[in-house]
Amino acid sequence: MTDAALILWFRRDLRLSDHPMLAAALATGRPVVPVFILDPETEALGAAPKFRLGLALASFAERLAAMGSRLILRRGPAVEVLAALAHETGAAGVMWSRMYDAAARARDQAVKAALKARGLTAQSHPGALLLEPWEVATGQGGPYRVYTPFWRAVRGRAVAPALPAPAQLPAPALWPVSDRLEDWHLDAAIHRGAAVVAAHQRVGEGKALARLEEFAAGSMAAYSADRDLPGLERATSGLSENLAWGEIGPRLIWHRGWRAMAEGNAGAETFLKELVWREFAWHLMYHYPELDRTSWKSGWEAFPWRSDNPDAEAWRRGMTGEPFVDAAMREMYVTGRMHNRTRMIVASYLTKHLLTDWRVGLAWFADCLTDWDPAANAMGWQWVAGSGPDAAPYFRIFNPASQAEKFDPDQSYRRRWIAELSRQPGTLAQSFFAAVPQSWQLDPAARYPMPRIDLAEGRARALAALAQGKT
DNA sequence: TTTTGAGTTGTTCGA
DNA sequence: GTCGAACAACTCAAA
Repeated sequence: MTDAALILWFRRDLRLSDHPMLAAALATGRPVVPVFILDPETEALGAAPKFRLGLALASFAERLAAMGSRLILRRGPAVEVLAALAHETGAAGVMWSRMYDAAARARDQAVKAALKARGLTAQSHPGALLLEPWEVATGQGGPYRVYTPFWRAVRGRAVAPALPAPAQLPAPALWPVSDRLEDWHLDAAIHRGAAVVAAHQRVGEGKALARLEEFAAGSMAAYSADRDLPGLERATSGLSENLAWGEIGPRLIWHRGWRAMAEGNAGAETFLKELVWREFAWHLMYHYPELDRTSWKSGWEAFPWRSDNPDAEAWRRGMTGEPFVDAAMREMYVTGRMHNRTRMIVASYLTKHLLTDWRVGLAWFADCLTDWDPAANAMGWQWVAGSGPDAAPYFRIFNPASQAEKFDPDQSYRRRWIAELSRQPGTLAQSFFAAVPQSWQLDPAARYPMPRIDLAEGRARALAALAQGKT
């Protein structure tokens, strides 16, 4: 029975290179049946990530097909789908790459137990991270809670090499039937329209790898300073969406970064540190599974955040009257992404100036970001709000106006995204108005809104509330 | 066990 | 315009 197939359960690891599970599967010599399951956990994705997943799946399926393999699509609870598939194909077992958030871990544990109970093998593999979350520990053996020591620990560790993509995948004698991707309608919830958002995506492993090389050879050198300027095009790698869906592996990026550093690239270390921030987020998410739901620091659960409110609605719609904030919110709505610096600024504005619960912001990001990453967002929102690990002191409140002067001095970012600020707005600024739902009743010819709140007043209000409200 | 140095990304005010 | 101090106190990680 050595030719019984293995089912390869793909999730957020839609690539062929730097893929330990795939390498392990091929080492068995068995035929493989790649499958993606639209299970309830995946159904729960927000509009933009779900749409982006559809693009990723189409690209990955094409890649597999070019190698004589296939991506089988099935819908339903993972346990049932995998059991049925194993039965249909006579497979010996199932393999997957680990995920580390609470919901995925609970699901995967149940799947593993159920498969083993049926006499099937069930094997999970690393690949989503540089190091497994339990492989990095402080001297006392606990998880890290502060970034810099975590960075030092990871920097000194040997990260497994990135495995090359296989040349081919052995096919089973008979292919099981597959759903059609179109029938999943993963674009159903993206009301701004698939075409709007799709135009801004870089989809698939091939493009991700090419972008990494282009970045390493180009703007990485100036990354330390230029990454802070959202008006610059392509100053950052822009690989977050590819990392989020596993279209590129972190180990491959890690080793490419080290090579650049060895060659004297001045921006390489800063870039590697950003990659390790992603790693830190998953480290935290693994050790603190509540990270995306509950204030991480004790004493913050009682803070009287405002729940959803009209100010927050204006924030979502890019109509706060604060140009740097609105530019960023519109950028996210149209492109599915937002520059890192403006992510901090819009988050600070929502949680500090508008005193709104960070979970309100988190939920909107979860609906809008095509690079949606539960760990990075949970950590980031709590960091800005002040309740998170290694968080900013409460009095560190971003002023969107002075931030704009510092990081968008020529207004290129604000003008790019805010039609009301130009006599002849560019296509991007206009595309926002074309994309928003009618119910928002936005008009590019209307006057740009007055600020929701005076910045100094908002800051003072936040300082008073934060100094008093937490503990 | 105790001690010690340190901690992503800021703003404002007054000299 | 530039610069340093104040904004707080606490927790973390390692020695």
